[in-house]
Amino acid sequence: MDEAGSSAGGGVSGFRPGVDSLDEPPNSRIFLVISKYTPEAVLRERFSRFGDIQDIWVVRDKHTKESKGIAFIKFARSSQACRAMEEMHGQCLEPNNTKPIKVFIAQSRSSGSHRDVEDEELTRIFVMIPKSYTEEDLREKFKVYGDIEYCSIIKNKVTGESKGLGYVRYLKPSQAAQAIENCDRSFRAILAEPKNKPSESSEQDYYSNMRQEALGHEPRVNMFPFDQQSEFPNFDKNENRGQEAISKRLSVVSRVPFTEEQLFSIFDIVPGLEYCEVQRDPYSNYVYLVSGKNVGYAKFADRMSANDAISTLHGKILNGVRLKVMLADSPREESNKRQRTY
DNA sequence: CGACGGGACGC
DNA sequence: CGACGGGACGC
Repeated sequence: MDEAGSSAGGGVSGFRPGVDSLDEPPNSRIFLVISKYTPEAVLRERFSRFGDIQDIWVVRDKHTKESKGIAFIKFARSSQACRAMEEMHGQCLEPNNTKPIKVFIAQSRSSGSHRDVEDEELTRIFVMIPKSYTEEDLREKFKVYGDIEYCSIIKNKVTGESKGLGYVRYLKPSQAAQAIENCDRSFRAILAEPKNKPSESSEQDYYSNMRQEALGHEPRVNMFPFDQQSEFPNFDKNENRGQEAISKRLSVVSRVPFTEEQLFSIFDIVPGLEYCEVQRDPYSNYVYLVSGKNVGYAKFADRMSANDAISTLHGKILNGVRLKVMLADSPREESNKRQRTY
């Protein structure tokens, strides 16, 4: 990993080029939580298929040389690192080891932060476009790089005219990375800053507070809440600020009724599940009928886990029929279906 | 003379 | 819970 470091000259305040190049290009390094007994050779064997590995580093205790069960792998490209994360998070590396590994995009070394980088920060790109572009034009240009959740264009609020700037949200980090890597340079595509950006300097407190709110609240004992009919049909919109929020909720549709317990038992195998719920018929144990369908919801900690659940469970048989598992609250779901004629 | 560089979201 | 080595440096 030296080809990138030499030219940049290290403009950032007081950091040696060798250190900065660890994260060049941005988001090309992954952080892994693994078994203390997994050797580097196994990592190389399992991760080389995602791209050009520039460095593998198993972190060890300085004195005892024992692995601390964490590792970093540096890829040449961000899209390679993202694909490795998407494919390998939650997998087991060795047959005799039952603990699934964790894989995240590594925080840049100069950031000093150790919070997990979330999909929200990795799936939306910011582009410069001709003023004549509509959202549909933008979608057409960028759909070749992956599944688009939505497109938006910044417009003058009074005249409605485009300011020549747009956003594209993809379903997966690797898709946003591929768009940035491969789209025409005139788009000047970069990752978009999250909308409600923390002040970035004293971020430690901010994020730990957010995590408390997201995870805290005790283990969701209301896993099977039998008193929620009152809220029907307004499923709690907890964190859906319009279409800007990233969907972490899945909808599950079946021709045949299923219980919340059944829903939980099949979704529980996917790491990151926060809770399941069904829209319940107050007088039976089975789900409420909505437009002739039986509907449940499963909420995940992040989009990566939600995507895992889709690929693992969509089409799986429950009570003798195939389940349809898709993102819930996705405003694009309808038009997506229209465009793909099947 | 003659064409580069810029860039942030209605809570 | 789970976060940062090694190597060697041209002005």
